Amino acid sequence: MGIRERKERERERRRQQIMVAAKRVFTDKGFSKATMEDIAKEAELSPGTLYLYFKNKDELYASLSLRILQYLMIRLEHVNAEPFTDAAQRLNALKEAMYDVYEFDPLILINMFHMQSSETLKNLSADLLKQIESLSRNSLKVMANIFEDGIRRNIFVDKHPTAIADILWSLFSGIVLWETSKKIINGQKDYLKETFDTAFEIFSRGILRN
Amino acid sequence: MGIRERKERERERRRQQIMVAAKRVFTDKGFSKATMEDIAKEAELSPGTLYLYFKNKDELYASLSLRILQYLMIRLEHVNAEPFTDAAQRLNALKEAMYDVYEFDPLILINMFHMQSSETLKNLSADLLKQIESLSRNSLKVMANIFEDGIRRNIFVDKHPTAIADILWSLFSGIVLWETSKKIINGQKDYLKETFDTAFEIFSRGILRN
Amino acid sequence: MGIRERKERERERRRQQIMVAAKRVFTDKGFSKATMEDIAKEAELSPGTLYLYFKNKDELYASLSLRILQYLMIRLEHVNAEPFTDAAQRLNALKEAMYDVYEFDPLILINMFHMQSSETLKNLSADLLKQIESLSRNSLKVMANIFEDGIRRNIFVDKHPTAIADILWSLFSGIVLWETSKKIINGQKDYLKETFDTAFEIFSRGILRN
Amino acid sequence: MGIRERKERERERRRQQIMVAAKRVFTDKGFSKATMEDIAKEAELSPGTLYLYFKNKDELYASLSLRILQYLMIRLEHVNAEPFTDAAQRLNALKEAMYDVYEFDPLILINMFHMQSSETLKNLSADLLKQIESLSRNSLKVMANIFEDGIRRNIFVDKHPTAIADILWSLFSGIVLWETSKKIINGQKDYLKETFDTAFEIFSRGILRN
DNA sequence: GATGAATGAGATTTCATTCAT
DNA sequence: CATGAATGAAATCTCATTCAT
Repeated sequence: MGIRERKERERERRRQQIMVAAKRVFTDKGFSKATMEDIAKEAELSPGTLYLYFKNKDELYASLSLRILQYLMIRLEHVNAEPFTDAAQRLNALKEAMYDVYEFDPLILINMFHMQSSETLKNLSADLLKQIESLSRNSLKVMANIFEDGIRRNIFVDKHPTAIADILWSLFSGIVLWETSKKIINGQKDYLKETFDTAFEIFSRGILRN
Repeated sequence: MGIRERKERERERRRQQIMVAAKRVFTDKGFSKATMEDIAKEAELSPGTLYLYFKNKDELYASLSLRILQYLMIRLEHVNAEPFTDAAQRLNALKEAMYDVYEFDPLILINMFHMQSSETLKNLSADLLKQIESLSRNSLKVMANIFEDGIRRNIFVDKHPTAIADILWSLFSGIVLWETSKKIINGQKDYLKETFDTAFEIFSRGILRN
Repeated sequence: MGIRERKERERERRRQQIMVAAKRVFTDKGFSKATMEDIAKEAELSPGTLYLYFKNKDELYASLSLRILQYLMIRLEHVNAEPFTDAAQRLNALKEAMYDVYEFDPLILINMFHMQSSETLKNLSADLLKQIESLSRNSLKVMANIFEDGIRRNIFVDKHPTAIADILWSLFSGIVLWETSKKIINGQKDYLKETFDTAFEIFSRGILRN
Repeated sequence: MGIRERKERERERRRQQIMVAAKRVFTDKGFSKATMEDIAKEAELSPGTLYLYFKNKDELYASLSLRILQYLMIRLEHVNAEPFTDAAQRLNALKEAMYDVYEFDPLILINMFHMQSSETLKNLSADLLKQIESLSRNSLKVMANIFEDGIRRNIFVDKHPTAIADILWSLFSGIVLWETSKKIINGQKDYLKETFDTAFEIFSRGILRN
């Protein structure tokens, strides 16, 4: 391993350290109430240091989205790579994958919707934006593949696989948001796991033939 | 109409005027990039005036959530009030209701998730918070009633009606957020209507017996 | 009584009503924290109305000083008018007069020191400023007369009567300020009356011959 | 000197720099007319910097009170530490001490009375408030000690030493306020030194036996 | 005269970002 | 590289004052 490479690795480690801290703070306070100083403190670094690794606050925020997408991608590819057994099992694998994504970063979905404003997007570097866009497109494509496969085998109802993938992803993120929201506002117990299971049962019945 | 009543009505009109402007600006720029001055300009009022009607920026933002919940509540009660014909028709009525809610205020669902931070919550008046909480609880209850009815008549699969209501609402808001997100990030065409229809078909197959 | 005169009397009544309210609010919150709306509410009038009677906030404030000076003046003249009996009695009458002034408007003395800034003074109308100045000068002159009389009769020590008047007034206002201050900051019991009595004893010993 | 210690010292220096500027501006314009920007400009710092050292405007203002109390405390302890010679000399030392306090910070006594409003008090940090309270209590205690000593030696009249201390401090601050007030309002010459000397003569006669 | 909603200038305060060390 | 004090622009918010009714 060359010295350059080691440096690069060290740098990446630092980026991760900051992102972990940022995730915690953003999760706790939301984008607008979280300050760069909060994040720096959480990361046990100085505010100035954050700027050596991220162009600005918006970009740090957006990087979290990239991170979860990368994780999602990996999990989906695993599901896809497993030898096909039966449809129900496959859907179950998908459910597990998505639940893992949730556990990896529960509030990240909110993060991803924060970016819905041109005001925010124009603060991002073209490079980061392209990465997010392509990864997001690909994740859905991999998910769609799974459904396409099922449709071809005549196990799933004949709907456009991309649409099904979108629906599943929407269902998933909708549940995360809504259940989290209820928990915070009403202070009620966390029913996310149960809701998610029921949702998947309904979804499965909805797309499986017969 | 007494003078007091007219005053009250005038005041409510002003509040609405501000909320309409706020919706536009928040939709366009997101919470943290939108400024009170932006909103004042959009409403053709002075910044100070906004504070005569809303305690602070967070409260103005949160009031938008209350507004859409009120609209949702009205539409759901209509569905509930219609004489029961058949299950498919009922689900369809529900779909229409939710789509109307979407059209009433497409991006404002994000609002409801903005509040997911104690930092934000503590800026809200107890009164507003209570209203949102109770309305949100009731809306879901009305929706759950519809499913409970269907389950009792043995038309729907036997799942906990509250859970079904949560899932439908999650599905709905997830789709709105995700499709809007794709549109903004990729600049792609708006497929929301189509996705929504497909999602409802799957959901219906998923909960109808047989 | 002509109609003009009645109007004038009515107007004066209104002014007094506002000043009473202003006194309460300023006493409670201090100048900078008290708002014109606070005062209006206390006076059960609208903010706009205050401006029909006082040019601006500074002038309303300053008018309170004028009011207490007028009261002081009246009380001092009474003391002066009483036929001279003996020195101790006279000093006692003076003490009573000052204590009455304190009871009439305890925190007014703080008010009077608020005006110590050219920034404030330039907001006052020339007329009001002149009135305050002349009344303040005259009050002290009347007080000085009492001492001059005592010195001439060889009862009091031979100091400049104006200086003695200044010292007495300073002692008085200093006690009011300090005792009030202690009461508010430490939350301790009000010892003002006792302190005032002791102070007067010392002062009397200090200026009486023998 | 450790690096930490140097940092701390540097920080203290900055605080002093800001307080010196604040004193000038508050003295010139009074609390409500003085702006944080005025003070920043006077200190040759940016407005934001002030907030790194003081929580808010009220706290900056109140800190000035703490500062003069600290100075008063030091001077009083010196007087107390001097070997007792004779009563008149001791009272003279006290007079010198108080005059020094006045010269250290002539107008800032007004500060101490500005705090007379719960509205202001609630903006102060508990810590600062406690410091002011305790220092203020202690200063008076030290002063009272001096009088207690004199009473025990049968040199001073037999009054409660705490009350005497309160009276002296009231006399002192009353004179400062009143003479300054006259100077500003009437534009007349500064007689403070003379008035102060006379006041002390009277006060001394008032408390010395014989 | 009285009102009180609206104003808008200006105040306080925050905080992303920079840069000298 | 890392720091963190300082910046200063810009945000939120206040409130004395006005003016149409």
